This record gives sequence, structure tokens and C-alpha cells, in this order.
Amino acid sequence: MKKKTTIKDIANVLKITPSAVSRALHNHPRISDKTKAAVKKVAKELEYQPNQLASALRSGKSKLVGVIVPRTNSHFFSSVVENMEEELNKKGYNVIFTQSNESYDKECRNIETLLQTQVDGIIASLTNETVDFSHYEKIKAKEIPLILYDRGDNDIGVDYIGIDDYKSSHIVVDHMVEQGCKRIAHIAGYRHTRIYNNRIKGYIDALEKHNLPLEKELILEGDLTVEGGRQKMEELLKLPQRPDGVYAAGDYAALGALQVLLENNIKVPEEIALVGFSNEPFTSLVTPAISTIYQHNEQIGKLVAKQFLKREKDKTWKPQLNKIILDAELIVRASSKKKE
Amino acid sequence: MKKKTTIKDIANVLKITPSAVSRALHNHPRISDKTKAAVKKVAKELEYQPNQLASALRSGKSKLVGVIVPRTNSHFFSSVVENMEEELNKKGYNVIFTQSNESYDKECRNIETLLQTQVDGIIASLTNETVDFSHYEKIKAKEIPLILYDRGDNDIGVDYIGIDDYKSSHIVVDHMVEQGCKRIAHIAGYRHTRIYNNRIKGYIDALEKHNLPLEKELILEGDLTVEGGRQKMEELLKLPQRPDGVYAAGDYAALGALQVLLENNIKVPEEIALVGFSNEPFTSLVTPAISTIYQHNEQIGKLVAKQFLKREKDKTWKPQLNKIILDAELIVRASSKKKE
DNA sequence: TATATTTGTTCAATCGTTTGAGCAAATGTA
DNA sequence: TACATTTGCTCAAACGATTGAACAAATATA
Repeated sequence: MKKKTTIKDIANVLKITPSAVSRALHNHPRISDKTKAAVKKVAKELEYQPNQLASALRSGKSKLVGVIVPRTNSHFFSSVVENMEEELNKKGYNVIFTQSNESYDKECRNIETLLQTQVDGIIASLTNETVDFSHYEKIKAKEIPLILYDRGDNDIGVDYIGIDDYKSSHIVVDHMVEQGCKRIAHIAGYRHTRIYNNRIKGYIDALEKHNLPLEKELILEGDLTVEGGRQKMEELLKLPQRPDGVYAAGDYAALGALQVLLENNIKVPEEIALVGFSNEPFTSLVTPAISTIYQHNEQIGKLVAKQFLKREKDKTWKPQLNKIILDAELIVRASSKKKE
Repeated sequence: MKKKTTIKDIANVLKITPSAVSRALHNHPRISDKTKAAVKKVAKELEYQPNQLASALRSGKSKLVGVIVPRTNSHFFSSVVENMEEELNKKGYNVIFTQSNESYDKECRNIETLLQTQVDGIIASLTNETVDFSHYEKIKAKEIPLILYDRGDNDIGVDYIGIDDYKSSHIVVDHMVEQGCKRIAHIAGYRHTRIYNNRIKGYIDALEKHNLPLEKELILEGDLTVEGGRQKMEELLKLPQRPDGVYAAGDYAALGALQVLLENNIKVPEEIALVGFSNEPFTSLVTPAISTIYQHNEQIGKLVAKQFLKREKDKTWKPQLNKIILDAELIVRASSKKKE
């Protein structure tokens, strides 16, 4: 039943006041080096652990950052979060982490609870459902930093870190053309989600750049699940003239497509080349390994954390749209290597 | 620059004291229904949000639970955490979540920071490295609930929730024998990790149960990575007499084994059946889909949360070893279906 | 009617730390 | 020597909520 030691205990031992102890521990210039040393020694002896709650209450800073993640069972998000945490921990912040599970309601509730917990800032990526952004205004009203990543680039008018989806499609198409593809199909996500729309636009413009004709029946919008990928691939195989390359806007869809191709004894990449998107771990594990777009997960995590720390420091900053867009990177694997 | 409303503000509006407001909000029996209603009305009007920090400081309860996860980029852990969070949120707890990244040092630091944040309890799964448990004694000393899951069953003498690894091996071997396997190899994890040791013991005893001879060269210990699985599988293929079934103690190793089998044009499951462990998502995605052990991720998450809530409620509880062991479930897929 | 009990509230201390103001002693400046 | 500045600390009031004790008013009991 041993009590936690407080600054008061340290003060008693040294016959000074708690205020002096507090200042000593924070290296206040008006405390003598002698006292500082003595305080720190006693603090160590008594195993003093500052009570963050008390300090948070008094100073108004909880040293907690709230993070909202759409899902954790995606490699992209979990590695983003991992790096964010690391960076923030270094600066003495802890991360409270919540999942929205792609549900708008849950996202709203997450914001509620995070604000209630008096977090010093919020880092979020929107759910696919989110089209109304009023709940984010609450955060802005509290005047704490709000940083978005991956989803929600233009929506709320704050800092945003993500990759360039439009350009990513260019990179993919450039690569496939370079490998000899002449008719590239696109298994796309739904247009109403901005990132998928950008990928579609990038795909279209890249075709034009390479003087390839745009064929409507080669763009197939759908949900990017394994099953979705299978269906779209089957449709593509039924076309009078088959494509010689397939660019899927998601890895799961790419996997579904690959399964169908292999089941039909179509050689990948010789007959049809395949590229996915996101660098989910399994892409390197299947045979043939799937080429895909790597979104710099780690770097996004770190950049988000740094942006938060920057905003947190500068009290005068007023929220405004500020995008940091990273170039994605193509990882070329067997599924798209027609040439050696 | 609008200030947050406090109970004091509500008190001023109604010309009563903050204590009355506090009690009204908590439905204290000695506050009249009239006052309660009035307080709640004003609270709503002023958009009152209780300051958790203040309440935590005074009451000594932060309503935060610290969770330590070895890694998040594993499907098992992320779904465990997801369900844990949901269950705890329901009861008004927030989750502070930290990763140890399988590093002992990081684990120690995680505990430090969690304790510093004054969490009401800690939920943890040990890293593979952890063999010294003294840092966990600190948690026990603080007399806050400590619940372990998946890793660390007997080590610390507290509540533990996990699956029965020994029995899981029996289930796997039973199934393979039933499918007609006569010589089952085991690509095992290192014995010094308890769960892997239990899987090995289960494998051995199950063979005996089925009157199958135990052949030393069919047990191959190693790290259960894709590459590790590949190597072990290659060793197995070099044996004078090949096994007709392979039970890998991890899905990644199973995948590596599968790759080698397919590269050698060995028919799976006809010539060699294959079973993995953990139900990582990719096991259902590869061809043939890999049979594996499902660890009831969701249920473990929920049970851990419930156990925490139970301990949190009962102040008189003294930590003692208390294991909840779930039976794992075999998911039979193509890779082990020799019979129809 | 006098006393006991219940009801509804106020009072004041407290959780542990931070922080502006205050003040004496030490040091610097003229 | 006299005054200004700096140094090193103390004092006391916060931060916002909770809680045991106190107390007046209302109600019940004898």
C-alpha cells in the first residue's frame, strides 16, 4: 500500500517548497544548480513519477494525441500508425488510438471521446462514408491541431499528408507501356471516392499521353475486394479482344484477378500483365508476386507526427489547407515483368 | 476564443454551488429531481463537456486502459485490439495503445509511459524476447488490474486469456490423419517460446495417440517466416522418404512451404497436405487456400476487456494466476482436403 | 408540541502540479 | 556607500471536479 511520491514529498525531504521542486525538475533558470541536482537525486531515490493528470489539468496540456484510423487490419494503416506513434513518443506525447471501422457514426463518437479526454490534437483519416464534415468543426473550434492523412485532402481545410493518386496511375501506366502493353484495363474503385476518382483520371490521361485509345469497356468500377476483382477479370476475359495488361486500383482486387487468370491458364505476365495498389503484404507472397504501388506508409506516419508537433508549437497558426503530397513508388514484381 | 464551460458556469446560471451541479450530473439521490432536470438542461445548452482530467485527478480514476501489442501488422493482434476497444468503450473507458514491436526494451518503456499516464489498468501480450518479468511487478505494485493475452500465460501470475496450443496440435493432427496422412512433418517454432513448445508437445502426443511413429527428422524448429518455411520445406523434400503432410506452426511458414511445393510440382494436398496456424488473411487468398487454425481473435479481445472490467470493479481482488483457455478451431481449406 | 429523521443543499478541503507575484539575500554598478 | 539588478527561493492561487461533513428546512414520529 505504498503511496506514490509527489513533489511535496521531495520538498519535505529537502526542506524546500513544492514550487521549487517543480521548477528544479523543469530546469527553471532561477533555480540554483545545487538545488536542481539535489532535487533530481531525491526524485530518483524516491522513484518519483510525475502525475501527468495533475500537470495536464494545471497546464491545459494532456500530452495526448488522438488518432482516428478507419481500420487497423490493413497493413497500410497499421504501419502508418506505428511510425506516427514512434515519432510522437519521442517528443513525450502518448497516442490514444481509436478505430472508426469505416463507419461515420463511429467516427463522430470517436471525436467526442477524444475531445472529452482532452487530447492536445487529433490526427485522422476519414471513413469512406464520410461526406458531412461538421463534426470536424468541433475540433477546429477547440483550437487544437487537426491533421488529416490519406483520406480527406481538401475537405476540411487543414493540414493533409497523402500520396498523389493521379500521378500514381501515370507511373503504373508508364511502366506497363514500357513493358509492351498496348491495351491496359483498369479495375477501378467507385468514382465517388476521391482517391479512386483520381486514379481513374490519372489512368485516362496517361493513356492519352502514350497515344493509346481510351476504351470505355476497359474501365470497370466496383468495390475492390477479392471477389470484386474476380468478377471484373472474368468480364474482361469475355471481351472479344482481351487486354494485355490489368491495372487494379487495389491489391485485393488484383489478387482476385490473378486467381481468375491462373484458373484460365493465362500466363502472367506474358499474356496479361498485372499491377495492384497499396503493397499489401500478400502481394509479395503469392505466385507470381504482384507488382504494386507503395504508398510510403512509414514516411506518411512520420510526416503526420511532425506536422502535428509543428502546429502544436506555433500557437499563432490558424488552420488552413496545406497539403503535403508524396510521390508513390512502383514496386515491380513478376506479375508485370514482360521484359527482362 | 470561447472558454469551455465548467460545472461552475452551470452553477452560476442556476445560482447553486458546483457541488450540487456535480451531484446532479451523477444522479446523486440527495439532489431533487427538479434541480437535476434544471442542471442537465443548462448543461446541454452550454454544451458542457466534463473535464476528464480534473475528475481523474480527484477521483484517482483516469478511465484509460493501456494496451501493449507486440505488433499491429498482424491480423490476429489487430482484430483482438479492435474488439477489446469496442468492449471497453461501451463502459466508458478509452484505450491508450502502444506497440512493443517485439522488443523487450520498448516493452519496458511502454509500461513506463502507460503508468505515467495514470492508466486504470494494463492489458498486455509479451514480446517474444521477454524472459525477465520484473517490469510487470511495477504494475502489480500499483495495484491496478493487469491482464495478459496470447503470450505470457504462466509467467506473471495474473489473469490470462489465450487458446490451447497443445490441443490445437491435436486437432490438426487428428484432421490430417483422418484425411489419410501417415507421415506428418512439423515445421515448428523455437521451443523456448512456450506456445511453440506446446504445439510441439501436442504434435508429438497426437502422433502417439494415433499410433504413428515419431520421427525426429520430421520436426524442424526455426523462425516461422516465409523464408524459414521455404528452407524447412526444402529440407523435408530432401529426405529419403518424403512426408505426406506438413503441419506448420505459423501461416507465413506454411506459405513458404507451399511455394516450394508448387515450384517442385508437388500436388497439394494430393501428394502432401498442408496446414498452417493463425488464420492470417492471405491463407484464404492463395491457391490452394491453406487450412489453418483460427484463434478466435474477436472473442479473445472481448474476453480480455471483460476480465479487466471485472477486476476493476472488485477492489478486493488480489492478483493471482487465472487462465481462460479457449479451444481453437480448425478451418479446413483446399490445402489439406485429400478426401472429398 | 417537542424531538427525530429525512431531504436538499452548501462549505471547504482535496487530488498533484504549475505559475505569477513577491521578497530577501547576493551581486553588480556608479 | 547607496542604489539597481540579479539570483534563488517562497507564497498562494489556480486548473475543474469530487466528496465528507455540516446545516437549515421540510417532514415524520411520538
